[in-house]
Amino acid sequence: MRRKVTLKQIAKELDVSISTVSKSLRNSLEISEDTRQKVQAFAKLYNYKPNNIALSLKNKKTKTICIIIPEIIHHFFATVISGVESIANENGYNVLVCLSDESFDKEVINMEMLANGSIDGFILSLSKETQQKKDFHHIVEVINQGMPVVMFDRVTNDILCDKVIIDDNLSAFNATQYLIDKGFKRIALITTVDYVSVGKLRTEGYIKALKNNDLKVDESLILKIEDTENFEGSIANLLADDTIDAIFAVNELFAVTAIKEAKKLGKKVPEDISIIGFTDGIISKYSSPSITTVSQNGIKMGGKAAKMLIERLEAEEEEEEQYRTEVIETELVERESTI
Amino acid sequence: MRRKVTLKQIAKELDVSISTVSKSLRNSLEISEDTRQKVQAFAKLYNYKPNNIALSLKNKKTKTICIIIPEIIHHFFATVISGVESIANENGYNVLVCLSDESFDKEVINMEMLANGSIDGFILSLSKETQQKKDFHHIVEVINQGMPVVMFDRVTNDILCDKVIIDDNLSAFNATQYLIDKGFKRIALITTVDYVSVGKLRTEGYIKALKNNDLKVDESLILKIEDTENFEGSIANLLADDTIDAIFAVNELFAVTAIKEAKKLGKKVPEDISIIGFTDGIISKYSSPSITTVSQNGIKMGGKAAKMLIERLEAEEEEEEQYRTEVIETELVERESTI
DNA sequence: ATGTGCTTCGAAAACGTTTTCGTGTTGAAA
DNA sequence: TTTCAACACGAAAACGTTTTCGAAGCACAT
Repeated sequence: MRRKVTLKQIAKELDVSISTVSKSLRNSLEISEDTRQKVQAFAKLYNYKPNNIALSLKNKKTKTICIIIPEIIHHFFATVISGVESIANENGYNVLVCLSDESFDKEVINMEMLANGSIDGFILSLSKETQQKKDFHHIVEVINQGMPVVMFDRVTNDILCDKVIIDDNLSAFNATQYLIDKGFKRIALITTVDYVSVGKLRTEGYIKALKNNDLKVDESLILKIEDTENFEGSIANLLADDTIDAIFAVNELFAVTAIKEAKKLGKKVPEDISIIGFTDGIISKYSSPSITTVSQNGIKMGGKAAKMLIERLEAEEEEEEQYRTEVIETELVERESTI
Repeated sequence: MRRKVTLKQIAKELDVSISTVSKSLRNSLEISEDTRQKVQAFAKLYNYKPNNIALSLKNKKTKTICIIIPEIIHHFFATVISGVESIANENGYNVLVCLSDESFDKEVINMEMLANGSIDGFILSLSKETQQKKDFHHIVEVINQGMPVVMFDRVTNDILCDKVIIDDNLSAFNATQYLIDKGFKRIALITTVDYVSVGKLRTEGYIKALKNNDLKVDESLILKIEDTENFEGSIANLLADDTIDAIFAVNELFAVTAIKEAKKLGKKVPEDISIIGFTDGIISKYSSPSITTVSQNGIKMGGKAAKMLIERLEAEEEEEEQYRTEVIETELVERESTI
């Protein structure tokens, strides 16, 4: 076993000073051709690599960014990580992944643990619990320390920072409009409870589309699902209403469950009922029928977030405090679950 | 904006030495009750937190482990990360996630970048390209430097280190036996090319089961899919053989595609043909019919890997070089795709 | 007055870098 | 011979900790 070699050891071995070794390796002109070559050869032989931690301490930069997400199992978040990773790597950054498990406490602990020099900046999507509590002190604190934060997807207006989002409202509006254009009149909505920011926005988009087309907003067609709930039953109940001819679901899971329950009730998708989902994940693609859905490009979103964070990190010392909010385009992917 | 406060600043402010501040905060008995309280109060007021990088440099420990996986989009790998994260957090470790994108070069770069003090140890699953090249010098080098490595799922016998795997051979054997027990005689196999270690093992398990039951191994029933290939057509071709009454697929994607192609050919699943997959991911659960599958518990796998790594990290300086290989139990989850 | 022991604190080293500044040596110009 | 660059290198500080060791101050016993 060969332990990592340091500048000091090389210096000792070659009987020169540490400074000389360091300068030689960095091709400083101060050092004679001779010693430079000697040092470089020796360093190469012993596979010298500078210690990153020492560099971080000296430079006060770790070249590491942290992304905090509620759940990694969700395909969407996995794609976001993928996007972040790719852009981060291109720019020489590493990515630390932390999971909040939708818990406020874990989010706080993670941020506090890492805000002490371990990383250069955060990319984060709020946990459900944090959104519910509306307590953002941990984030504000980090920002006040001068550490840049970029929020994505689940964001809040209560915090001033860079953000990357999709236009949930507009996307939901478009999806609903798509159904209306197909001639459907009794369009149901399966959504989350209102404290989930994106759920609320999508609900509003749905309502807006109905109103825009002079369709009545029938509360009995709107199903708001609590997170802890076992929702198959609720969806089955909703579907008992035979007048429903289309459904807009605010996520994949609701959409695919709606299909399953519809089948159980003997309804054919899309012949008897059309369904549109949200988030173009694996489920939508491989379910049968495959699901027409609003695609939010997680890779693009993560990439954008990473780029914004890195730009801020490398800007010449907090010049402008102009925070931006980038909106990533969504797209309606037509598949088999709609006529 | 309040920058982070350091020991030095506190010392200056209170007109004591840095040592005194440090000791006070660590409740050293050397310090009088008086000064201790004074320092602690001041530190609390200014929200002092020790700088992690400085600590890492001093302790030669970063309390960070790195997991390198081929793809984060794969549900299985996401669950493994989740398992790693949970155990790591419990033990005060952070998790750096690196993606190799199935590329040998990225795997090498990632390892070399981080082996210089940035992390304490690696958890990794080989990229396809690495498996194909059989070039493991980067891993051997890291191990020789004294940095512990735990491999999982895609492992190799060419490297001596701790490993966490499932018994791919046995699991495939059991899945095939399950089909045989149901009375199927013409069981097809959809697998990967042989250099993917787990694919090869699963293929062997399938063959073993057939032989064990005196069934002929018909090469025309074995479809080996190259990674780059657009495989829908190949699977459709295979399914043209009407004598096939069951299929064992070595992953979810192959299984769900088989179902789709079977449907296209007018075959009903499971009435006309039974299908078993591998890996209990989202697809298997939400496809219709849902897919009977061999479940490999990624969370357990990741947790075990993390535990092994941390144990080695915290063992009193490389005492025993006894490397272990842990086998995680698999389970056959019966769903709708088999009779 | 001297020695002993305890309390309380500070100086300094150490972790591994980079960089600024100083200094000794050389050779050539004056 | 003196002077002055140019060259080649080393010492030391800095990043923020922890920890070892030494020492000052004091009370008390001899």
